[in-house]
Amino acid sequence: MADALIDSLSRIWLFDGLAKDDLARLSQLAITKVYKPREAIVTKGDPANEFFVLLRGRAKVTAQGADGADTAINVMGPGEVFGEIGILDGQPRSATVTTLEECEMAVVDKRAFRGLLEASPPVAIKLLAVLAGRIRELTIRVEDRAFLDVPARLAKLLLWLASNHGTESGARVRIELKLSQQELGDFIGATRESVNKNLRDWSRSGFIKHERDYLEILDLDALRAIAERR
Amino acid sequence: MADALIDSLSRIWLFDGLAKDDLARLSQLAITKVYKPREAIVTKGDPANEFFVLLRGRAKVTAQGADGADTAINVMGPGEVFGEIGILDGQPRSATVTTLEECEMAVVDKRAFRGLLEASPPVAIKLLAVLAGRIRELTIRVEDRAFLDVPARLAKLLLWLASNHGTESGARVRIELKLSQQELGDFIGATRESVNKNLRDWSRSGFIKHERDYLEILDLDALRAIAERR
DNA sequence: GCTTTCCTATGAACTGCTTCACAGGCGCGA
DNA sequence: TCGCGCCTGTGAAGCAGTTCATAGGAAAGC
Repeated sequence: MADALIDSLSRIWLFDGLAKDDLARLSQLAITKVYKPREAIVTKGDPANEFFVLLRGRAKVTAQGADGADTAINVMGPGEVFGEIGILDGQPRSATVTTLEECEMAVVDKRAFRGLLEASPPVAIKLLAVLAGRIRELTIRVEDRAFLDVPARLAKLLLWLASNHGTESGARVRIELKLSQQELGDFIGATRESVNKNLRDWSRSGFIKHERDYLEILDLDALRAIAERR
Repeated sequence: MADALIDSLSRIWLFDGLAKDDLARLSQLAITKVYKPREAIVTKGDPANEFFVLLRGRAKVTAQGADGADTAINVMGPGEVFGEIGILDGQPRSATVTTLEECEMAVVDKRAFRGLLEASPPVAIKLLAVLAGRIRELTIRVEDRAFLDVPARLAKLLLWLASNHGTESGARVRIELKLSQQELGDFIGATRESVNKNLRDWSRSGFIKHERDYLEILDLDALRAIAERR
């Protein structure tokens, strides 16, 4: 149903200023696809031929090193876009994107996307702002790796996950995380064991409550204090 | 002399496709400024009102943490541009830029720059590619912090400096570095002492030769091996 | 149902890097 | 030309976090 797609796309901030006609044209060039949980959408090193709009579900961005170890870069939710880097500079994909749960995407062909950018300065300018935001986040990430110790980085990650992908229920924030402790470690550059140790400590202190498939933050301020420290 | 500025700007890749007229208009909106060595051009946190084109000299990009410690992000040379992030997303400057030597810059006002982006899709698209490149570099930097130990990161930094800011003289590459060991450490997230120790070791092994104000790489392959390791 | 595999859990041993402490040299301003 | 600040140089000690080893439980495949 193309109309549903137009509707979805119109709600994406990137396409906000777009005229009805342009939107219709774009939606004809895009196809929607549903991906299973834990499915790789794009893989680092592959040629970059599509641009993606995440319509439903969550996905993580990672970049694996030589020996198979991962660094995680981001967790994206509905409304976010990805795949633009490789298209913009013509290089292979700079990172791998994997679904965390079932996801629905709008997939736009490389040429259609470039055409859109050329035809619509507002979209190009908005995309510039999106990239600027990515650069800011990455810069902070580099800083954090330098300045913060593992507990601080982990606390910061949990707070970020809470505010971006968590659901508030009273004073507590619940993170329905589909991320293993290993994956949390990948985000902050720490081992599985270190993550485990800190989560355990914080559980004992009553700051958080974590079960196999979710994590609740009971004391936001305590975590904030840890994240700020040093 | 406006003509000289037009000439300079036309050689900047970002403005490559620009028509003669547009270039002339841009050069009227820009002013050139000369900065002394070690002068701060923009400071993290300040409002972002200008966009810069580095015409001559080298400058470093840093982001200082709470306690005054620095993380270094990049060293830029002639032809590179900066200051776009804050202008694109309207946020304060995301990093500090400091000259390493005397620098000449073309300074473009925020509004003029935004006007240029709106009027000229090719420039916007090229700027997108520039930002894509920045994202790639930052991603790699985050990875390196996670996977590589200090010697590997330092070796990689030296190789990067050599290829981007070094001068070949026979088999050796000379880096006329205006960077202290402390600043090298800031780049790779290591202490001054660690940098010193590794440089000393490599000097003894004959991989490099370093004096107060320059550094020569004698054995590129040896450094490459160290950078690749782990 | 049973087995394999992945994830969590936990502690002991190890270590790369930092922190600390101290020295000496170069350059620049008074 | 003297002194002070900034940079390099070097070793000892401490520690945060990794590596290694080992176990148990949950989920998933056969």
